[in-house]
Amino acid sequence: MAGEESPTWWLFHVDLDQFLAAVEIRRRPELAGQAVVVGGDGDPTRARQVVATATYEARALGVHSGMPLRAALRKAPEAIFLPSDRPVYEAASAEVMDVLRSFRHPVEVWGWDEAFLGADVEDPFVLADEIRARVRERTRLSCAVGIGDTKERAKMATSFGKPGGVFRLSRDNWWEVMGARPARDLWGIGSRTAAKLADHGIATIADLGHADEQALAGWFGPTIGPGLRQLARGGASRTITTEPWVRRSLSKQVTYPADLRTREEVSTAVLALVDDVQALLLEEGRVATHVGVTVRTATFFTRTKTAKLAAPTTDLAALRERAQVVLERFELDRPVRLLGVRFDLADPG
DNA sequence: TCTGGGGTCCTAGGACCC
DNA sequence: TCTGGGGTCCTAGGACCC
Repeated sequence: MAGEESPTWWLFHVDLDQFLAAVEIRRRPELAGQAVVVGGDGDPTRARQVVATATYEARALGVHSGMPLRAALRKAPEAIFLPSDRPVYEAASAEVMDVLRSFRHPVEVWGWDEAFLGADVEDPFVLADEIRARVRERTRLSCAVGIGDTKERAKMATSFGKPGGVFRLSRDNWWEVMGARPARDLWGIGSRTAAKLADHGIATIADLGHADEQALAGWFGPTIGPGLRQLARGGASRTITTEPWVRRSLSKQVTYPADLRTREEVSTAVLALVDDVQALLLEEGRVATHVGVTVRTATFFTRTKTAKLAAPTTDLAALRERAQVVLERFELDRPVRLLGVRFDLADPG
């Protein structure tokens, strides 16, 4: 891994354009240029399903991810609706990551459709163009590349490059490009934090970057508070971690097409989830330490309760028993729309 | 337009022990 | 009589991201 101290050490954030939809179009080229919406089982007339990814053509009609499929259908009645096909996206993701690794620079995978790459190069735009070209050539998928002198800047630069382009954010243009933008535009600041900042008179990235550190620590805690200020100044991460990601938990949650109304139904469904997640546990060769159960009522009230296992285990009976015990602690006085089961995992090895 | 699924990390407070 | 403080473990809940 080349020198993080070097002034020519650049961070690259690679982000696939409309990833799920692009993978679908790749196997059905006749969909190119059309409004395509991927999500759920692909039936936009069924409730309780949302858009995972929409093509730019669909976005132009007002469709965006997270939107109920039914709403998307209303916005874009002519759109092609496709079911989400996880194994295919996972395979496509692996293809892309292999292409990125072929540059022989360290690569840090960040989910299905994103990765960071670090390289000591004189002209980062040359490498960014090579990345885009090679990804396109070998996978027929398009990506944007953000360049930064920190990972945070690289990540935030990508949005200016989308779709398909390159943008650089560094200490030289950070304030000029970002200073007047809302704090919400920072990677890691969501609507809740933005609202809380606004309550304290902090609206823009420049405001946050110049805010009082002690005050931030008081409002957000000793780690998050100063971390927010650092983020507003462009972050400080310059290390690419090539170690494979180690998962900390395995979970499955299901929103049922119709609410579950009896404790028996709920209990049966939770046990089914335990069985599914335990199968994943065995596949992954890991051991569970805690069992968590999530219940979301029809009113969208959502709670999770967890319990530690007597000893780390993969034993189905023990996992089922813990889940049942946790479930007992819920009132269950309202119809249930979603159930989830999560296992926290022991460190591997 | 009634609102998916799979993750990670941080904080706070209670229990318990010394 | 009541008073103290520190440290660790555990769980709930919040927030964020893709």
